[in-house]
Amino acid sequence: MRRLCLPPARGWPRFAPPPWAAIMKGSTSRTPEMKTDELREKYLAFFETKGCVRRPSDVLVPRWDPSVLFTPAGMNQFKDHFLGRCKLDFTRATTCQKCLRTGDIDNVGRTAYHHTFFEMLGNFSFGDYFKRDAIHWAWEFLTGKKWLGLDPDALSATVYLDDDEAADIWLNEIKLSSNQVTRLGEDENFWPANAPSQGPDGVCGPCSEIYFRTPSGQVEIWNLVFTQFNRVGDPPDNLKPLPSKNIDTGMGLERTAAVLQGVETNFHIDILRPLVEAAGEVCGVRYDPADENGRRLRRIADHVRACTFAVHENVYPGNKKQGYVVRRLLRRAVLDGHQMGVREPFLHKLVGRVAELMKRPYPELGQTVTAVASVIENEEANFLGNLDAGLDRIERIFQDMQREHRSTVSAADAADMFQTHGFPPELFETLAAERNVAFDWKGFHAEMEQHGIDSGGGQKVELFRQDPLDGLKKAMHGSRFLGYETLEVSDAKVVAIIANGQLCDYVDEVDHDEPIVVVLDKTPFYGEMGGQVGDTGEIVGRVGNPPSQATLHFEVIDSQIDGGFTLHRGHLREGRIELDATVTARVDAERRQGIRRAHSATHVLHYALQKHLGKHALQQGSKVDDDWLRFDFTNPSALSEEELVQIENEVNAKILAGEPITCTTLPLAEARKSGAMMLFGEKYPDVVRMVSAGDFSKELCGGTHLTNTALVGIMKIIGEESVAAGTRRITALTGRRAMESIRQIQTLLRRTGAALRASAEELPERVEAMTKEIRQLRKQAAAGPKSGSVSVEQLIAGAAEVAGVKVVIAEVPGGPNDLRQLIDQLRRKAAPIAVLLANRQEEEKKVTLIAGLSRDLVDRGLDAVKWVRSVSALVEGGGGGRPDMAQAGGKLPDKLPDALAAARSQIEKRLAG
RNA sequence: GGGGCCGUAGCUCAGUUGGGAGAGCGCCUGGUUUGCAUCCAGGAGGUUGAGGGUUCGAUCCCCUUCGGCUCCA
Repeated sequence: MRRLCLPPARGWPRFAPPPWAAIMKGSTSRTPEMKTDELREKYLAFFETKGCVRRPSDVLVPRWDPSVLFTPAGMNQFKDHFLGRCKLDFTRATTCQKCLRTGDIDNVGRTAYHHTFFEMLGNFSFGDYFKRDAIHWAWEFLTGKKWLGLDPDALSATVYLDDDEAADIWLNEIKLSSNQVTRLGEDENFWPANAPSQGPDGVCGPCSEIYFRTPSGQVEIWNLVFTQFNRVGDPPDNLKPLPSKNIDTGMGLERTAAVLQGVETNFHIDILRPLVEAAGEVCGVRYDPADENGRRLRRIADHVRACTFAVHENVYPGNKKQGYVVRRLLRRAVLDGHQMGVREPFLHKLVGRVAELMKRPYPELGQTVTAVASVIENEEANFLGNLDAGLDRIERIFQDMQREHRSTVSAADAADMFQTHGFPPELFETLAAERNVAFDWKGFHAEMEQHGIDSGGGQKVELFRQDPLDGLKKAMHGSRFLGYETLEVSDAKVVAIIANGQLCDYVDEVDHDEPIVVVLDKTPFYGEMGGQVGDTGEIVGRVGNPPSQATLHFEVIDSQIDGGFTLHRGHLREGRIELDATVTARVDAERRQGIRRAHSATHVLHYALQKHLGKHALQQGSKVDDDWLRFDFTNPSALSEEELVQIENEVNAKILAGEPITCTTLPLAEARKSGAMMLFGEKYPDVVRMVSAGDFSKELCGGTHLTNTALVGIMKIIGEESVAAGTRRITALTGRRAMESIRQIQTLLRRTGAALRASAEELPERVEAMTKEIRQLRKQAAAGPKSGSVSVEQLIAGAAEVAGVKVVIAEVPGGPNDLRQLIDQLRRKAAPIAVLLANRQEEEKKVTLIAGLSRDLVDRGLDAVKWVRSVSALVEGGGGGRPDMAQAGGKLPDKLPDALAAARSQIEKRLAG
């Protein structure tokens, strides 16, 4: 994404005046107006009849997957299935997946079919049905009267050059005519593109695309990917057939809806056109598809959908990763509004509309509209403020240009304004045009290119990285977690050991620096999940299998979850640990209990926040540690002192009430019905664990909890702060750490009181009084002439006179400020005059010299800087200042008399000459 | 993960060969006017984000650190 900004106005492709509705009507008996919601449902229902399991859309932000920022395609959630990395509960699936891609961002709004946010319908086979069924079913769905009923003559297919199998199916089974089938090269019809010749190694395969003909051209609506090869090395003969072949397909929901509804662009389908027009309303512009503003409004519609979904999943505009993508989309849309004359935040007004248009497949959007809109409004205001601040700077640039008679905004200025101050080049160009000044786009893009190089590439994440646990994941569903019931398991078996990222049969190096990982078949250790930190503890036993006399001791410093397995990270302290050994796994019980206190308290806190702040105060994230918790939640502003007290009191009241806490597992639907708190942007399994406290709190949670709120002991809030626009963070302590904290504060107060000789209650007044006193003393010290100082009159009286100019050279007490003030007074009262005052601080071994000349002497060419410098060398110092007043310092107080004598002879010589 | 910029009075910000910490708004006092940003005079308010270094001397130069902004990945 190097080219963020294009030169303006590439023409919007002309819409063909009458769309192809005519074709549709002539060829099918069904009504051409199929709603998008209906299409989505029909597709999923159709593939269910083919034995596919209907799965919900994965989240838009797959935090478990480091290789992508956003879900780019339907297959993303099935990566592990495709790679055979997990045990399969089903081998056929179908989904409607919400996706976000920024690769084509520059085309959004300009073309009929490009989006950043879109939905993709897909059907998938994991070693089950293959090419023949995939093609036949696609055809059946597209042309079947019961389904879409599209005209077969308007459809065509492409296949990969060498894929005779697919070509054969299309020509001889589907009976397409030969001019309906095109063979294309690996750049078009292979996944990943160009994989055979250029890599990467790994699973790949040919694809086949289905096109629909419209009066204005062809539109690709379906892509069938046949992953049937494993690429090994460079050609030739580098494509090895896979034993288990997969199907990965995608049908663009919006494109197909456009075809069915007979509209010339995706932006005119039933779930998008109203949004485009609503954008026009909030911007005060009437939507005309053919003009420049039409392009802007379509882009706004696209971007606000993307932002709404992303923020809904708790991705906030920011300067890193996903947050940055959201910011860029949002700012681009706001800039479009700005260029149409809108000067106030407007994007946030469209969030409700997005939720409404998407409520059928994504009803949950409706529940966060207020919070999402407020986050977006905040960022809009931020950006508009940015533009304002930039205008001053731009003004200065224009002034410089005028002075230097330049008539083109330099690429360096444009790039600096954008890179450093976030000022969009499009707007810069507009302002330049208003002054009849050109803008160097070519140079700007070159600067951006250079910036990309300077910033250095981020580390590349392998799409399918090697995982030492692959083999294990195929063989087992995961380790059994017993930590809800017990803290010690005495018959666990070691099933994997990983050191330096490699599987090992054994490790016997004691006290190694790098922690190693041990995996057990069952464990009481809780792996970090849902904000709760991993358990620590130990794994002990006898070395060997069968066991010998030697003992083994493995210290667990952290536990993590990976694909259902608990990874015990830590150090071997004694003996030797090896595969298949039977060991005892023991959790640090005291720490675990602290974690349970903090976790249960977190649920109570969540309840208290909702009760006192409102239903909008929803959890955004949390971290639960040993008697320590951090809780992020949505709230527009900082909490007041009173609110914090209320909330803390509420939590402690529930603790004192001793409400029972219970954990039950039940189907997701049932939990939802019982009103359990669910987090957006989280994907829950079909069977969930519900944690209830009293009758006031029900949350879906996999964490470890107390059996009664009373066991929390006490909860103390120790911090409240902002983490992002619209999100606050509370930090609190429970149990023994809360007690420790209170004691610490008491001790601190007592010691402070003792030091100030005041009781704790008197401290604030005492400190205030002392601060005031200090200020007064400081002022006195700085201002008032000290005792023993000399008066201006005395100095004038003692002045020598050379050629009508008074010369005062003296050592006087006081600091540099006092000397300067004296010089000022002397110059006012006795011009023409040359003054050099000095002062020494014996104990610091320092000398200060300040020279001053009255105005007329400076006009005659005398220079205080030269004067003071000519003598400062004698005291080993430098000096400088302005011609009428200069200052120097030195390190040899003893030499001061010499310096003063030199100063006198210098000035006298100069005045006489 | 990396590049660039910023941090000075309650707020918005000036401040270059390194040498007296400033303006506007706001606040306080007095006067003028007493129709909604009236005018005039006076005044309070600062560890120049923190720490270290170079220097006789650092808001300014260098290093470290914290916080904010921004772009790239």
